Amino acid sequence: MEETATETVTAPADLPFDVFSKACPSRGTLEHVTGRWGSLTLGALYEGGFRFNELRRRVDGVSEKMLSQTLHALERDGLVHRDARPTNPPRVDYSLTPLGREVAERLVGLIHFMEDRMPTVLAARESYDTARGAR
Amino acid sequence: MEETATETVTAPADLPFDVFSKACPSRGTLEHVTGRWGSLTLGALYEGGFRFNELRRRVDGVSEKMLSQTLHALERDGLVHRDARPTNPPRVDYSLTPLGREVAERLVGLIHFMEDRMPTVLAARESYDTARGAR
DNA sequence: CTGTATCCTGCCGGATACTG
DNA sequence: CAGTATCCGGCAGGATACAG
Repeated sequence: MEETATETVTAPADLPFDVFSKACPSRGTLEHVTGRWGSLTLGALYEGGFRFNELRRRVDGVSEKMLSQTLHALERDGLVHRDARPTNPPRVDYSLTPLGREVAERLVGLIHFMEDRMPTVLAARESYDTARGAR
Repeated sequence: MEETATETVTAPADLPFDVFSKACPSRGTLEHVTGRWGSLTLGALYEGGFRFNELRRRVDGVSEKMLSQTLHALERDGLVHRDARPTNPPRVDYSLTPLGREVAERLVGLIHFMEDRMPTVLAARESYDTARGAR
């Protein structure tokens, strides 16, 4: 059932996908992954499985609509697995696919790095603002 | 502009910055970095220094306005260095700061990974679409 | 609880014109 | 070349209601 990423080492020579070209489908996927809610959703799911409303609470500020949309896009791209149980009340669990986990791992690394360097960023901003705002 | 949140929000660990809280300034910076044009701009600059219009050509599809905006945001966050020479004709070079380089490195890793796995993603999409669209 | 459907507004972002 | 200023259309995305 879990027909997952089978370690396809396809096309290491020439790059058929170039995200810098606006016509390339990889750009769309990159935007799903790095988008405003996509990155946070993947980051949250890296911590474990979540139900819909748990995810909503974890990703502070996301609306039902956008969370639903985001999850669908990520599921379609094969990054998120959706497990719906036909119980009453309904229960749906979201988790990462193996591919999704690899992506999320990189994302989480970036997120932690940014969080860690925020003091530097904030200092840069202040410096920038005083230099610009003063004249 | 977003205001600095002095309010301490629930952090999972002892980290002062939690991107999952909507009030945290780290979320704004993450969005600059991972945003539609931010990620591609940092990715391009990872290859070396660029002038404004070189960058415009490299990042296919970006408008003058958005490139300008993106560069300003990244410069303000201390990720991009802007070197303007008062020559005639004017020449402005953009490059990464050390911090920007570290961020871009992770971003480029993610981008390459996504490009590499696009066949898997495309297959997942097709599978998803046939399952959903067929009924 | 887990979502879709609908409406509506703000702002993202493209086009154009202008400046130095 | 390297930008800013302005206009404005489209759509991202929030609020609400409702369905299963």
